[in-house]
Amino acid sequence: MTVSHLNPAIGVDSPSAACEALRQRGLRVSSARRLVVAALFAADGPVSAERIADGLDGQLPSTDLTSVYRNLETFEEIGLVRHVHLGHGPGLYALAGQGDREYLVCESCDRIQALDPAELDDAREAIRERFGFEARFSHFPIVGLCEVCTDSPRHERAPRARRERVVRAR
Amino acid sequence: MTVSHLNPAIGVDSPSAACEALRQRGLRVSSARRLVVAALFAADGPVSAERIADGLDGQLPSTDLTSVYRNLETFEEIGLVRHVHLGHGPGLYALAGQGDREYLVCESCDRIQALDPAELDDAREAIRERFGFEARFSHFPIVGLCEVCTDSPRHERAPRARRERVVRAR
DNA sequence: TTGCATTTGCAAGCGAACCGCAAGAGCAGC
DNA sequence: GCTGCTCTTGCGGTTCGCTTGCAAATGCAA
Repeated sequence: MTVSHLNPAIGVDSPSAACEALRQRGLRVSSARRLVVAALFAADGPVSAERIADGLDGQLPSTDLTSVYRNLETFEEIGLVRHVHLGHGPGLYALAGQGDREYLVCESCDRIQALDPAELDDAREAIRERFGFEARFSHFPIVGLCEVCTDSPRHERAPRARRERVVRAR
Repeated sequence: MTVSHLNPAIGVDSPSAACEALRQRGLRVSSARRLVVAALFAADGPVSAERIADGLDGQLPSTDLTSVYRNLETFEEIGLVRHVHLGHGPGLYALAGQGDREYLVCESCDRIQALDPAELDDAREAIRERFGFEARFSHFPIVGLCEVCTDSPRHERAPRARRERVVRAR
């Protein structure tokens, strides 16, 4: 939260590679940290600190929430993790690197669409050209109305999706 | 917050017109409501509920924060008010209508640029074309790096702006 | 002026995130 | 393998933004 979100990502492809990255930076590999790493790899999309602390609802041993926040912040500082705010609700965390995503969030049905950043380059370019502003939709998403909700009359929009349910790019 | 943000705006150009709009909808014009309306008109941009409750730091009589939230929600439901989340920090409220704005927020220096929605139509169009998604940057802004911060080396970006300081479109 | 539903204002609660600090545990050096 | 230093943990408590519950106050129609 206090992190700049702008440090270069270090992409790792396994929990042990992540731990190695920590050691290389003089950070210790504690069991709490191992659990956060494990949860990030086990999750199939961005997850909240709370869910990590719960061991992804019991799949993994649970940890102290404060430590999870502290470790996520540390990880984000070194570029191992990114966090994103998808609408209201808690911030969600994911491993940084290769699979970085940007997001569209429907403010009517709460559906989240994860995109390859390249898919938004047209929009980004339009903004850069006009304002010299470099838009990044990875930390705060694009909010609006999805296709379904745009087409539907107000009172019968798509049903609200469960929080944290990220719909993969089409 | 629980409001859909999608109801049609009713544009009013004076506090008394706002009160009239309330009465027309069967709502009562209490002194607490009058104060919220007065604060919204007195403010020169989006303001937090807290600052409204404080009477814009003492310029106006202060009110109970809970009532302010409740009234802002009511006002938003009837389309008199809009609220926007500019980065972290509290939601900010402004009168709906004619002067609606969309926002660019620099995540490095926190500077906020308020834009006429038409200026973002190119970007919006690019997104609509590709995803059928109707982007709205009035409730959640576009976040990224402003011109100054894009150009500067990381360690000497523009100084962070004070919260709630909205820079008018160029 | 009365009656009553709407609003208010206070206290308490809640979710998300953070701080301080004593106790615990990595890891480098022996 | 042990020692000792330092980093980390885990707990309690706190803050921030916002909401809920409820009794008392107050617009406003009649």
